[in-house]
Amino acid sequence: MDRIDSSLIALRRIVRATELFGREIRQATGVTPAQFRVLQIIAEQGFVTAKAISWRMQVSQGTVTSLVDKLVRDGLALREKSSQDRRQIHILLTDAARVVLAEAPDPLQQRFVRKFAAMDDWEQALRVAGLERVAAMLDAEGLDASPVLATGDIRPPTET
Amino acid sequence: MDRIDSSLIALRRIVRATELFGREIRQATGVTPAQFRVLQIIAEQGFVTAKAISWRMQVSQGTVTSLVDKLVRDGLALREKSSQDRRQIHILLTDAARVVLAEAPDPLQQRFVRKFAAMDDWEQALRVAGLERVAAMLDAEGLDASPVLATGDIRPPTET
DNA sequence: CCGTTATGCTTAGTTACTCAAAGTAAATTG
DNA sequence: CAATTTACTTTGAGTAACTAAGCATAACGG
Repeated sequence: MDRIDSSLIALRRIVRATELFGREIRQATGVTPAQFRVLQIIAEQGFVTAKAISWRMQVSQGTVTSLVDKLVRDGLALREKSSQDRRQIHILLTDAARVVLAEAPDPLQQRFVRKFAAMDDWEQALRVAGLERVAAMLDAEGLDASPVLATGDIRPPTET
Repeated sequence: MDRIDSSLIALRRIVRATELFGREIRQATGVTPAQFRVLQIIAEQGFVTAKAISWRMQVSQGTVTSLVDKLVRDGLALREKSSQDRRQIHILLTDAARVVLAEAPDPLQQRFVRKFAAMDDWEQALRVAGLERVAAMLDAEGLDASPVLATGDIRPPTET
């Protein structure tokens, strides 16, 4: 087993962990990972438009509509027409959603943060540099990710 | 922006890269990532049973059946009854599938391997150690991943 | 040898995520 | 005001995954 294999395996484990995390979320909260992402995005901003969600998640508007439909059906989100621009619909959280978010303390991310915080200063610096190097090796550049370790959530290159 | 944020973002980029890779596969080969994984697994062993695939992919047998259905429909795989155990069905690749595999040279993994190979010896060692450390921080232990950097493909703990 | 149990796979039904295209309503612009 | 753009929803369709139920074959125990 050479180093290339070892590093590929480690990468697989990292990716796999995020997938398993999706299942944890579902079990713990009854909400699917995609829906959970939507809740996180709404929570970040208080209220958002469907457009903003679709942009953040890099997903079509139709998809967002159906995700939000389910959240509304389950009493986790509300739609409210904007009074400024009546084409827009503000999506906001219910108290139930806040409970869901509070009770699903992002186990994967917290696990990581906890262990990271426990590291010595020099090791933290080393890990950050290492991860950034690897990310640069893999990714297609230009990604501006937010510090949320949840499947799929990513911020596209800022333009507009 | 502190180190925790930086490292979470780097992790997100790593995970995101594997997701985007799935889309690349689809575009380049006309085969979905899940189907592609199945092809890879068959290719590794020459022929496999549905059970083996479901075990490797950590997915139910029903799911494997439907994935294989699609591969057969598209002329990429064949089913053949085992003569030893006639309950078993061996799944094998067609020549068309070999073309697909050959023409989809696993861009993400290759990209990584190329850059990894270009590193100095000391950096390779450093990266492996770093990735393994991070993987250990994230994952729920006991995973025995194979060195294939494709979404979802993982080998469960060897027992049997 | 025969019935029971276990195994391997398929079928059917459900839920979810995703997209593209078409539709509706509201704002903006010329 | 008409035309265009923007914001969102609807519709129709594909993929993926699960569970439960069914069928055929194998293996075992008397």
